[in-house]
Amino acid sequence: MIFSLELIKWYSENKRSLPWRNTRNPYLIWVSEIIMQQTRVEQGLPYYHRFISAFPNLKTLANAPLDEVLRIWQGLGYYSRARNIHYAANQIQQDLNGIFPSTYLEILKLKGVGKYTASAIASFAFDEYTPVLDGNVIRFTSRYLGVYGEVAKKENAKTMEDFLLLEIKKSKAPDVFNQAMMEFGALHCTPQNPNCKICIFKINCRAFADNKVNSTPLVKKSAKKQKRFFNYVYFDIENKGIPSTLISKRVQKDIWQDLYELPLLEQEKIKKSDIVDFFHLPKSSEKNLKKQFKIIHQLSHRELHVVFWEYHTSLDVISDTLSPLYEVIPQIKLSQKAFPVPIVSFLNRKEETEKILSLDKNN
DNA sequence: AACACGGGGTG
DNA sequence: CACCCAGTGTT
Repeated sequence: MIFSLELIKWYSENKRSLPWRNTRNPYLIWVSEIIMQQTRVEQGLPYYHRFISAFPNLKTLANAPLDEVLRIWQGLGYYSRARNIHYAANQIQQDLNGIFPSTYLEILKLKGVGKYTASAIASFAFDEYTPVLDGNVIRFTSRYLGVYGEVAKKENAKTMEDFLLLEIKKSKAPDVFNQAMMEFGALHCTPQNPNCKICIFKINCRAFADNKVNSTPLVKKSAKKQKRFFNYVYFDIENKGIPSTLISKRVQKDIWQDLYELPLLEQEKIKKSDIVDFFHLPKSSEKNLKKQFKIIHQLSHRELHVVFWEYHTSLDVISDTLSPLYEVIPQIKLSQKAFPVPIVSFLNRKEETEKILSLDKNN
């Protein structure tokens, strides 16, 4: 039995239809690969369409402001991907005359492109024999070969890479081979309870023979989630008849870098007076500050306790003591900025509430 | 080598 | 709740 022949036969009969599989355009393939990093296909697919609709080619992406790219990326997470792809588009425009690099080593130099993505683009767009080693392929290959040690270790990665390089060469079709490896891992050799009984590779699968499928690949347990405590204040500001509010940009090297947010006080135990003091609000205006609600927002590595407050005022009252960090913006223009998911949820919820209130008033 | 970085689906 | 997804960059 020839491994790659069996694999590609399975692939031709079971593959999903995905938009980036029917193109050789390196830009489109690149966009799809960046969006799909650590992201399930169902989650990333709508973002792929949004992205190429907004930025159909390298030039439109390179010329767009970063804020617009982040707007498209809003809600997808790992926002460094958006910053890096925007940066790399300008790399290509300026350093490479707008010509997309065509070899693995050149593609690897792009910001946000690591070994996996460089291999993927090189094979899909340029037929280079560069095997991909993503989560799906690692799972399938480590089981098939019986790689039971820590997958991140150089030695174990090399065992898998050597095997894959041999097989991709035999396949004579590096693009199809890579797609098929990932698809098999995603659809058949699944993380939990793969259906080994009907697997076309079970005869030669070491983990199956050793009854170690469910414990392979070895994963080290993640560190305990740290908690953070965010207090966001929605300023409801009367400003010459234009309902306005305050936002600021997260410039620190931290979660949600370069996204916008409401004025923030990061502190666990909190009283109204803490907020009034922190934002230099008139002491007498504590009655204008209302706690709205609290949500717990789960990230992979953090547990965010987010409390939303609302403070009613007019611009004259606060303008003198206001930090220049904050930007005054009409409330109706908030949708033009990219916000983290919890803030989007708050703004949507607020909008819904006001819709209902105005309906009540009219009836 | 370990950690930071998002958000959401699955069993 | 644990696990993990078409991973990469930084420390």
